[in-house]
Amino acid sequence: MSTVQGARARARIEVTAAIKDEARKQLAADGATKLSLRAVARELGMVSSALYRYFPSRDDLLTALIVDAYDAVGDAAEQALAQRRRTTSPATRWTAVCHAVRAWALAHPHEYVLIYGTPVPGYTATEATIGPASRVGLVLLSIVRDAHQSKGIAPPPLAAPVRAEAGRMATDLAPDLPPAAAVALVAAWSQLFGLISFEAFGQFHRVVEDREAFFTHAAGELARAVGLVLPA
Amino acid sequence: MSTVQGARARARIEVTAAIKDEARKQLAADGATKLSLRAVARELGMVSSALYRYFPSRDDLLTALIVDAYDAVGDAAEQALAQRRRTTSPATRWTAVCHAVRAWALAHPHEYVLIYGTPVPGYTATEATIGPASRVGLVLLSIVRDAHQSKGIAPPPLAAPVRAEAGRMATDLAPDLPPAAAVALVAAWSQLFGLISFEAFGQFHRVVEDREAFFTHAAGELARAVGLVLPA
DNA sequence: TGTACATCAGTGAACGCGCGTTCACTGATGTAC
DNA sequence: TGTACATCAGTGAACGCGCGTTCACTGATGTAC
Repeated sequence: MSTVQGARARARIEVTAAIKDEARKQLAADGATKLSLRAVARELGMVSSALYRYFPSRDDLLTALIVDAYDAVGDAAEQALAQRRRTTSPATRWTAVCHAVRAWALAHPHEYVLIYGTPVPGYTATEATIGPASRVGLVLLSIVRDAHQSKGIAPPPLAAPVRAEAGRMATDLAPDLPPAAAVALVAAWSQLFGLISFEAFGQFHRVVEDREAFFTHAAGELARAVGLVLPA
Repeated sequence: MSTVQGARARARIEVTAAIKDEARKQLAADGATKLSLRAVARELGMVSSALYRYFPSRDDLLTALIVDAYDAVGDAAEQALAQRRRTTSPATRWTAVCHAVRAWALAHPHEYVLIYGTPVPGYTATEATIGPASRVGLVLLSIVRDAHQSKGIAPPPLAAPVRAEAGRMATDLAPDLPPAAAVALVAAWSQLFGLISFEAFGQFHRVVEDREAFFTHAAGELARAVGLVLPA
């Protein structure tokens, strides 16, 4: 085992990537439920049993695709923030991250479906997906946290019935934030994906046409909803 | 053909219902992509070819299930509103409808997935689904419209870049409403399903525990976002 | 540097399985006279 | 009311197909001495 890989190691990396790429193509055509090892192998000019050298089962291939997708959208969100860190207002950074997530989703609709659509029936998520799955949420959280520590935030106040749960959520997710911010953040996080999913799944057909403008507005309102826009 | 149906007509209605019921059970187990005519027939003690007396193909059965699901959630929303029409504030009615949609989704998770999850690959929606699909949105719209005509509404103002699209949306969807209300309504509509889908698809696992309280709060904030809560 | 052995990618056949749809048929229900 | 015919639900066999996974195998790449 050296730093310079032998032909075997290099080939393994390339073939693994080729299998995942072909599998991603097939997601586009038929969806995750119909992803077929035999079809992937066929397209790659291999015999189906050869794939078992790379993935011990169909579910393991699916898991790899899911982890890759979560990582890709997490990367997109993190890069969008990194490019704007500290040079703009929190609301601007928030909107930029929302746009980055949306852009990734629209550019990779079938991978988006894989992670934010219907859970694949019969497939049960493994622990490997938990970390990658939380990255977008953590990016949004970090924006709110930064804003809280610098200029402050103004989330809408909580009515009595939600205060207990809000306290619990804040303790678990972000002990440094006020409970109202934790609740607003989780709500905004899910609502962001509501906006993106409706666009990606076609529910905005004949309803919204200039989706860019609509989304920009909606993302800005989400920034208000989490308290990133301070009252004048 | 009389109003009192013969044995044949009654049997047809019953068997059609039995097929759909069994198909719904199988959705729960395996998801829409794996819904199998043969398995449905087997479970019903019929031979698979007999189903073709009732549905000309698998896709037609799927369409029937989709239409039924849209109608069921539409009914739930309409009933929730009818029970509270004119006796409560617009914001209360809004929250009641949101709760009704959520309750239906949690009670029928697999039918919910069928209509608000990933589109079924290879299946293309027919026109039969368009009407039923819009019912929940129309219920929400009617609440905003009523509020607008009585006490008035206060949607958040629009920034310049979204005004053109907002005007177009209002013209298409609700010419009697201000553009800001149309935009806010469509956003809230998609965000409502973001909240429900994250809960139904398990994304709130280990994040939100008292989901009832959380949802009540979030739905109330959506009512604010569409302008149903007037400034004091 | 050269040889002997171990590792591993990929082959090809086979296993047992399920699927949607078609078709000629049987027999019961409904209808017209 | 009774009979002759038409309608239609359901049968059973068959079509052609694709799937995941296992297994004994060949031959090339890598490693230890």
